Amino acid sequence: MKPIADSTVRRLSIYLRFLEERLAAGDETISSDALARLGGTTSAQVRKDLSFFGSFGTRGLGYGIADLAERIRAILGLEREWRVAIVGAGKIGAALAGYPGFAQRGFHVVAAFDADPSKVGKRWGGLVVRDANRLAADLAADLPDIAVLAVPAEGAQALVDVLVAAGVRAILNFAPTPLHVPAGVTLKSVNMAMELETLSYALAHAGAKGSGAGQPAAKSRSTRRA
Amino acid sequence: MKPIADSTVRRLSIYLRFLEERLAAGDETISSDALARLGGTTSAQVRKDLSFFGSFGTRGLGYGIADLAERIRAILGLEREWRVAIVGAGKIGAALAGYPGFAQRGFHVVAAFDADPSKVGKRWGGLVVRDANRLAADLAADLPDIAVLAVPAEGAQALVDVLVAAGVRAILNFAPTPLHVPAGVTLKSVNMAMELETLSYALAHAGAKGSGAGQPAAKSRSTRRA
DNA sequence: AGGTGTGAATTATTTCACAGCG
DNA sequence: CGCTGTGAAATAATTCACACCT
Repeated sequence: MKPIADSTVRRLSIYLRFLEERLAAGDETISSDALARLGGTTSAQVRKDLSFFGSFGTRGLGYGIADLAERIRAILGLEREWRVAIVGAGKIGAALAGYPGFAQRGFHVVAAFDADPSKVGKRWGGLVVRDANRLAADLAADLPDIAVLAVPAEGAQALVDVLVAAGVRAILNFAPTPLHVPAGVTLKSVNMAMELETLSYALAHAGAKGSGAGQPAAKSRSTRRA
Repeated sequence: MKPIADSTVRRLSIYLRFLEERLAAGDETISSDALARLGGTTSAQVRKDLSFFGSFGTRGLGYGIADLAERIRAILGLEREWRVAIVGAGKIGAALAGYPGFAQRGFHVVAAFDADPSKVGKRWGGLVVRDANRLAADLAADLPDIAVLAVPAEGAQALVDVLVAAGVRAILNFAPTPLHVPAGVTLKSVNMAMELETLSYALAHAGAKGSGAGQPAAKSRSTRRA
């Protein structure tokens, strides 16, 4: 596999969600058009996305839902469980640890760390918050596949460096700062303040937008994702 | 202003964060190259992004930090306060309500709602969680600029419809489902499970080209959103 | 020299449109 | 027929490269 766009992978994730939904509803097959409508894209986009990985449909019929879901799960690497460590046991870390969407998809939270002594030792469901000072040692003993970083911006890069040195290959970052990782490590960042700022931008520029030019409705304002 | 890409707006948000940091550090000016390095892009990208809105720099010198920050704040609509209502008082809603990054940028949480009677009436810092059944009425009495939706996927679209009918023009969605809004309403979705799935994809395909690059955040591996 | 602003070139992503198969 | 799979065309986003200012 060589050059799959990030946007394509994100859409596969959306398709999978809908396939599971339709499967639960008892449907057997689905067309690219139906899938597109559910996911907020176009049928051509759906077919193109899938075509990067193979031919999973039947002409004239559509896609077998169970089969396609299985294929996408394989593509996304969701057939196995991934072990996740959460670094930062504040509110965001706690919310993530309890997020049902993670467990549903096979992401298993196996450890939590925090530098704040008042948080260390607290129980979180089945696990105990550990001291972030021990991060390197604990990771060495038991390396997770993925680390979720939910700490303030200030110490974030230093923690990333520790994670990377320990051998973590994938990091999901919630700290509001750009971070740097070496090649071979995948970093994905989510910044909620930035999302709000794009809304602020849209609100501030409302009205200047599509009035005059009669914008194509499909394109207009809504950003769908999932 | 017509056709500014979403990616450009997101980067402005990043630049702003660094400008404020450098300003606090006492710097007066900064070059597109330095800003790019901090933000994980290229200098050409920085200049291009800014050029959509005007010429803010001085040739041979760079950008005045205070001035550029002010310009970007104006572009993003951050000169005023935005009133935010949080719908869904679960862990994610609570984490968002307390997120310092929101208040820092002028996003003021003015109300919280939940349908669960056991949550209604709880105090959250200064505010009290209200009954989601009264959402329409309460919004009619006091309309926020932005709604943050932190509820399960199931009821999400119905709530969006209520929000839109009440006149909310911008929604930040954390429910793991695509939502539809009419033209004129801006919807932005964040899906944390999906972010983890792109990491899963990267891990599953590690070794093949495209797993590691890390540094030019905008490009190869790391996606900055924050 | 040093660094911005920007058209032109390049690269990435989406959409079209249609051949081909069940 | 209906609907997939996919090259080719169209758009969008990024990078180049250089004229031009200080």
